[in-house]
Amino acid sequence: MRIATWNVNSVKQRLDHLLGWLDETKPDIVCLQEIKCVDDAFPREAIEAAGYNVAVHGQKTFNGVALLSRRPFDEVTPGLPGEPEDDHARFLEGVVSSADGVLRVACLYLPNGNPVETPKYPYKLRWMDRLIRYAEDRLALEEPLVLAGDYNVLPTPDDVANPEAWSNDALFLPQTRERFFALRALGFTDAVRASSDRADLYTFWDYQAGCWQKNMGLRIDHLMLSPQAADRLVRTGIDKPMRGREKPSDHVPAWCELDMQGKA
DNA sequence: ATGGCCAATATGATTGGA
Repeated sequence: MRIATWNVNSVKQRLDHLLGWLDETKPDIVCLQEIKCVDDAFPREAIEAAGYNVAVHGQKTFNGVALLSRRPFDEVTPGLPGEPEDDHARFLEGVVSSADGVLRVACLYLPNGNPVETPKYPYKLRWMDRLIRYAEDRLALEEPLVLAGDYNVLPTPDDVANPEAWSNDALFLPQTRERFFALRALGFTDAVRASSDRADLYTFWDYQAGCWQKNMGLRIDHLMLSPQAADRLVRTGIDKPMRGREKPSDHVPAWCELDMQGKA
């Protein structure tokens, strides 16, 4: 069972890349972020034709998330609880099941939070607090659960090429990282980091300033596994070559494989 | 030379991203 997350930076601009990547890597479940379209504008037919069920939580212009699954969804729930007036489309939970049991996946697009002196940073921190409460609630189910998406969080200095330049950034401030660590302390495993302690496992390279050419990247897209999911973790990967294609997203897919037939 | 991009919008400049 391969579960992938990818911030595509407009699903319409990236549809050819997405379809090619689905065909090449055959993920079972995909979490997409920044689809940047309303539900009706999502290229549902093309993705269904590739063999996927589609669930979309979109909005006009910005944000927007979607879940793709080879197996049908038992349930799909948009929105992160805890702040009813929050109208950003940043969270979508889906449940799929098979003879091997149930798997719950949350697709999330955590707010960037910059500039930090604006309301955007408190919004990010509140959103992280809500995510922690949601995760704590779901842990009680004792299910395999994957919280996958663009976290806009640099967990450690190993996750950025030049950490000193990011010390005052919303992605790397202590209050941001503390909340990521609080999520982990609940019992979640950072799947990619559990598989490797390499310092250049980047998932994002800015379009500007030749960041890709200089490999000045960030590791900000994460798959966090509940204990029941972590017990089944087989391997992880980052599809770095996607960043070198024509007209790429600034993020690349990150993924993990779970052995749902038994504990690894 | 210390900057360099990209996507969406009733667009031709502005906003958001990270």
